[in-house]
Amino acid sequence: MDHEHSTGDLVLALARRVRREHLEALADWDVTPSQARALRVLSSREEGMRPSVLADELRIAPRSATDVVDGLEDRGWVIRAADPTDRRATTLTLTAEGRDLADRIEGVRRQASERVLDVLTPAQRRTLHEILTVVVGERQ
Amino acid sequence: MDHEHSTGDLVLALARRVRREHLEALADWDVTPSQARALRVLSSREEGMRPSVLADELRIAPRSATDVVDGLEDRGWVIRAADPTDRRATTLTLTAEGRDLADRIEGVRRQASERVLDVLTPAQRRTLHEILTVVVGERQ
DNA sequence: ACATCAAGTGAGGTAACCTCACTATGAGGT
DNA sequence: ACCTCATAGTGAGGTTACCTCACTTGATGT
Repeated sequence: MDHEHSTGDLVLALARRVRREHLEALADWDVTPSQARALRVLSSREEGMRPSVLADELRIAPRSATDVVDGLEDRGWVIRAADPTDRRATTLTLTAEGRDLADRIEGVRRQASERVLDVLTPAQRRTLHEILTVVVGERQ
Repeated sequence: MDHEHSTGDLVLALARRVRREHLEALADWDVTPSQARALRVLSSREEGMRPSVLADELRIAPRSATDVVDGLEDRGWVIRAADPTDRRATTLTLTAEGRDLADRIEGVRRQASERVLDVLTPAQRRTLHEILTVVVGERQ
C-alpha cells in the first residue's frame, strides 16, 4: 500500500512463510531447528561423517557443530565413534531412530512447502521452479 | 545431485542469498540486522509511533522492542518522548541521522536484491515477481 | 626429530529473542 | 468518587544458536 513490494522483499516474505510452516510441522517431535538441519545433512551422506564436515555443510563454526552433535547424541539420534584411520577424529553415525526421524522430517518439510505453494497453478509452479533454479544455480 | 532440490528449498536458498547480500551491505554502517528492520518500520510510518506498535510490526514481543529502541536511542537514531495524550505511553521519532540512515539502508537493500536477481532476463524477472505476488498475497 | 598443522572440545561471550512480574496510568461501571 | 480491570512500558532473568580463543591430542612433511 504505502509502497510496492520489491521482488527481493517478496522472496523474503515467501521464505518466511515456508520456514514458519516447517517450524510448525517440526514442533510435533520436539526437535530444534538446528537439530533438524543437522539430521538432514547427516542423512544425506553415507555413514561416518566427521563433525568438521557437518560444520562445513551447515556453514557454522566447527565448535558449534560440537554442541549440535551433543544434542543429537543426548536424544539418541547419532552416535560418536572413534575414526580408526585418525585417532584425533570422530565419526558420526545416525542411529535407527535418528534415520527414521530424519526421513519423517523430510516428509513433513516437503508437505509444508507444498501447502504454501498450493495456490499456484501447475504451470506457475513449474515456471517458478525453473526461474529459481536459474538464480540459485548461479555461482555454486 | 544426490536428490533434486524441491521448490521450497530453492525459495529458502534464494532468500538466504538475498539476506546475505543485505547483511554485507549493512556491515558498512555498523547497524545490527534487528536495528535495520526497526529503522525500516519507523521510517515507513508517520512520526510518533509507539513501541508496542513497532513490536507488532516486527512480530516481536513488546519487551523485545524496548531493547531494540534502547539500541537505536543509544546510537542517536531515534528519540523517545512522552505521549501528551497518554502518560503511560512513549512516542518514537527518528532523528535526522536516523531518517537519513534508514533511507540509505533502503537503497543498498534494493541494490543488493538487484545484484542477486540480475542473472534473470527482464521477462523472467517480471514473471517471478508476478508469481511471488500470488503466493505471498494469499491470506494477508 | 621436530616444527607445524589438523580434529575436536572447554570456557566464556554475544545477539535477539522470550516470559514473568511490576509500576504507573487510563477507562468503565456503579 | 471508588473500585476493578485493562494497557504501556520496562526490570530481571532465561534460552537458542551462534561465535572466538586457547588447549590437548594426534598426524605429517622435511
